[in-house]
Amino acid sequence: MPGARPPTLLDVARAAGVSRTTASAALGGSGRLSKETRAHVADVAARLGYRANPAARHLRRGRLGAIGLHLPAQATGLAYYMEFAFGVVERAQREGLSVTLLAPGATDPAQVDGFVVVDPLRGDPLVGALLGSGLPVVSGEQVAPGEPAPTAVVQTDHEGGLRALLDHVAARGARRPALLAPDEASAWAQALRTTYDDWCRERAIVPRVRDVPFSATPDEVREVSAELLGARGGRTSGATGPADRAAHPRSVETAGDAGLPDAIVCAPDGSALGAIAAAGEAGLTVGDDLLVAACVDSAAMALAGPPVTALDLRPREFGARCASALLALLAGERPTAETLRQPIDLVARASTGGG
Amino acid sequence: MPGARPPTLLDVARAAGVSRTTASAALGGSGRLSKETRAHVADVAARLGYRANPAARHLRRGRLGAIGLHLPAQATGLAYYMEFAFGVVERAQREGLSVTLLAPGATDPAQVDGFVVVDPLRGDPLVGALLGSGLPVVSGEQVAPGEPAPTAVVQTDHEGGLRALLDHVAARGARRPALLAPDEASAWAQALRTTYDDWCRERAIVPRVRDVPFSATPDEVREVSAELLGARGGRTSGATGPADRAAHPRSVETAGDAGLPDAIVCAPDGSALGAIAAAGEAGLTVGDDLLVAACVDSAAMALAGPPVTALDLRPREFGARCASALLALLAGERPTAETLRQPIDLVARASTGGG
DNA sequence: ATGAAAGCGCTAACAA
DNA sequence: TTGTTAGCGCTTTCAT
Repeated sequence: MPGARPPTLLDVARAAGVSRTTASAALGGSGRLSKETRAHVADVAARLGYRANPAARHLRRGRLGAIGLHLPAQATGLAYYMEFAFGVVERAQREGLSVTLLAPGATDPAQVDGFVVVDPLRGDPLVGALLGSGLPVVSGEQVAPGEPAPTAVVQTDHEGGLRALLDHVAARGARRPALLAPDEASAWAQALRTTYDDWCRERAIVPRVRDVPFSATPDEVREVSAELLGARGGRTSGATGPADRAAHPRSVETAGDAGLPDAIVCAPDGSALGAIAAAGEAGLTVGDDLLVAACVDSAAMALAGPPVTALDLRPREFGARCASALLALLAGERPTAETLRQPIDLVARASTGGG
Repeated sequence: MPGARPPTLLDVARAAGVSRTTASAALGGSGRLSKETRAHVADVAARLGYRANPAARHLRRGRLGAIGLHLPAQATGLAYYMEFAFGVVERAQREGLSVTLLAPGATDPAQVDGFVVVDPLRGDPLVGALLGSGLPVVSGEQVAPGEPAPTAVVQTDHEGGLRALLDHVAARGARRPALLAPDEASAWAQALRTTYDDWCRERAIVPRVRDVPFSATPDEVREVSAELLGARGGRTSGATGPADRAAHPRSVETAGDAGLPDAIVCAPDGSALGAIAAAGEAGLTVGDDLLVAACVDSAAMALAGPPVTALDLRPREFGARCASALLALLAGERPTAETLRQPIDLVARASTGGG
């Protein structure tokens, strides 16, 4: 019946033959009611299609009804953070909370009950401000050691993920994998670099790391990759004419140039495409002559030619878990000292010689 | 001063020496106050850092404080819809409204004040349900002719965009551009097909259209593209060995095969990458032998090898305009019969021979 | 174990 | 032009 006023708590109470107080307690779960009453009220509420009015509830509870979400400045267009944000939104709206996207430069005291911060950069002033606001803050990924500690932290197991990826390319024949990673002070980039260095040391392999901006342009990634592959990385745009091909014939088995990598692991979201372009220009066949893998999966990785082996970081689930942690804090639970962990999936594709 | 209770309207009223009503009217803009009073109250409010409590406002106004957003089922992972959703969220939160993502199958009467629906598919039952809810509905892109009309429609000029794209590849030498488009009954796909047919007819060109799913897998797009290019589109994964190359030497100028396209325009988000992969397998150099262009720009297009010429549909702005239209409706403005239009930008990249 | 009553912050009738 | 008053729907003392 469109147009009919949605049922209020009073409607439910009357229909159930109890008072508003009892109805509220029965539905809200405060534990001093008879089982019968509780079940009866719940039944009536369900039959009437009762949904608590979030505005009234927030007003009464003294809550703003929103949580603030702080994404890295470069987040726009990065599928990872979009998925993360959707995860936060979906989880929050189940509790009747909305999500406020914090403007990058805003020093404005946002109207929120708490914050979720993801991939905080060392020294980000806004992160410091949030931490000092007195409101609960959940950080997705660790904040830098020196900074004030967030109320709770949720972490992805990037070490395990990268090790799986490196083991994978090693199993496919790569003996000199290189890493393209940001040098920015995010816990993610740091974990990647540390893990890579450890992995190399354990195998007595010389580390080959190159800096790539967190949010790199195609040309930047391509040039760095080209340099890594021993070419000049000239100014020619992506078009690869036949003349450029087969300039560096080599296979994983027979690669003679001792220093040149036979695999490139690309950290920044989407950057593997730049490495593929560089490989093409160098006359290398990706998946055969050169393996390419990405630390962040996305639609672009699946669609690339060839499709790129990547780590599925499950950003949506990650966002949902960050939101859950904040919700628990808001519900009065004690801040959890332990940090959650969730698995990372390796998606093998043609770029590392897989199916 | 963290911990201090945020100022209420009463605080502002007292500080300004007026009543709550006057303060409310001064800030809310109802037009029966002296300029001086209004300015004075606004000044005091600003000095105190007053922000209206959205929960109280919504409760009083009888609003739920949320707008429902319905995205196509395949939206997850498609950057276009993510950007669109962010546009809606950003615009809505400026008005203190939150955005509720409507679950794909939900028949549940969501707790919202109105709806935004984007790219409604012909016969989508949920769209019909929303339209019949009595709440205002803004549709991004037209709904199918037979269905009940939404309260307002916001359209992107896909005809103009596609014409610009076709003219662009024609200017770069393409004489037989093909179109890869979904056959689904979205207004977008229909506009694309109609425009393409018209454009071809005007030039006495034989249309070359192929169906591709709205949300295609890499292999699907690659196979359809390969078939279009005269190859078999076999099962070999994306890896392109040197042996496959230069099988079909040809340039835009000298292409002899009367029927084979010299350009492929790809409609579905990301699908151009599949076309590029197929071109590589066919030994064609994208940007030279074969031009490739996309109807939906994204980070993947910019990062591809070569970067792909694409239409920047400005999804974020589009979402914001849809939200604005709904906000206007909720504010009591009359439904606008005219449909908004916004320009589309053509981003020329190497895949069509550009810089 | 249940009910009565107050009040969260705001806006819209109705007075003055 | 401005102030008084009531009440949106809910949760929470406090009393029974």
